[in-house]
Amino acid sequence: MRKTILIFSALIIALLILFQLSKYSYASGDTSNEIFIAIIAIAFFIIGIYLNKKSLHKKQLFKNEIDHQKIKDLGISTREYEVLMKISEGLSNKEIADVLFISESTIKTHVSNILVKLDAKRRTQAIQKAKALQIISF
Amino acid sequence: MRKTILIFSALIIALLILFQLSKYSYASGDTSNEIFIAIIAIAFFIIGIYLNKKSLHKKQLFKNEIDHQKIKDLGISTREYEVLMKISEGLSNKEIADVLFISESTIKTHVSNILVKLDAKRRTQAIQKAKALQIISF
DNA sequence: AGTATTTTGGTACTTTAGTATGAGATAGCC
DNA sequence: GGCTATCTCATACTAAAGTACCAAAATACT
Repeated sequence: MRKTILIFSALIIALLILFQLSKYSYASGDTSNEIFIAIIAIAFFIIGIYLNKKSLHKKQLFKNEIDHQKIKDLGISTREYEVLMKISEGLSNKEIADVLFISESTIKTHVSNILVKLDAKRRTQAIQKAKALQIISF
Repeated sequence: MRKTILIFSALIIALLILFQLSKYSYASGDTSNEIFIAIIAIAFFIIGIYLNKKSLHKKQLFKNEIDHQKIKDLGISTREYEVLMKISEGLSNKEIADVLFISESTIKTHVSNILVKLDAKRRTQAIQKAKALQIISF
């Protein structure tokens, strides 16, 4: 936001300077006028592309960001969220138990709780729902 | 963000108009030139934004587009691919059987073949791998 | 028309996933 | 200390998922 204001301010200043220059060149002779117009056109074209790319890039980042608030709202705990991510990576309960150094029984408990909180019947559906809710990234 | 850009654009236009008015008051000379330049600048600015948006949109589509060639390379048949998509939507074998109007046995056969072709041990891993290979979109 | 591939379906079996229930351990909060 | 939430683990069970092997159709290919 602050950056955008700065960029536009600089743009206005540049415009004013160019205006002054055009006045000088117009007084001396009007052969450089077409070149001047071309430069303005190209400059603004590039500025337009640059600004648009920046704004779209930011938008894109926002889209793929995970919604931590929603995780809290759903009552998903830290440990449950860890398990949820492992599920989305395609790991089995046993494998998740191994990487988290806890028993498979505990994983099953976590998975069951996750399924209830996400209103899913299967782990594959949990993956789908978690993605739709922007709780996990992909 | 977009609002800010619009506001500043309007500001620039207002500035240019003021410029013209001030020039009129000084001496009624040739003033249509500056207006012309301003219009060119704004026009190219808008064109720049428009073109950039188009190209980025296409890029985005390409990124999320499914790689049909890779599906063929992996030897995944049409029916198997249909099943794969249903799996990624979180459906069970029985549910997939119902929506495709075939028996659950057939679905199991398809799923087994998919797992072999994707080198996955579970359907969740198949989802993960299919995503990584850009075979399915999300 | 005849071969190749795909699609379909079955049985029998093993493995994994998920449910229900209970309960001990830990940590933060008032 | 007592309360609450989280994390942990277990048993016993049911339900799904997945494997292996087979085989009849429907399609595709040339």
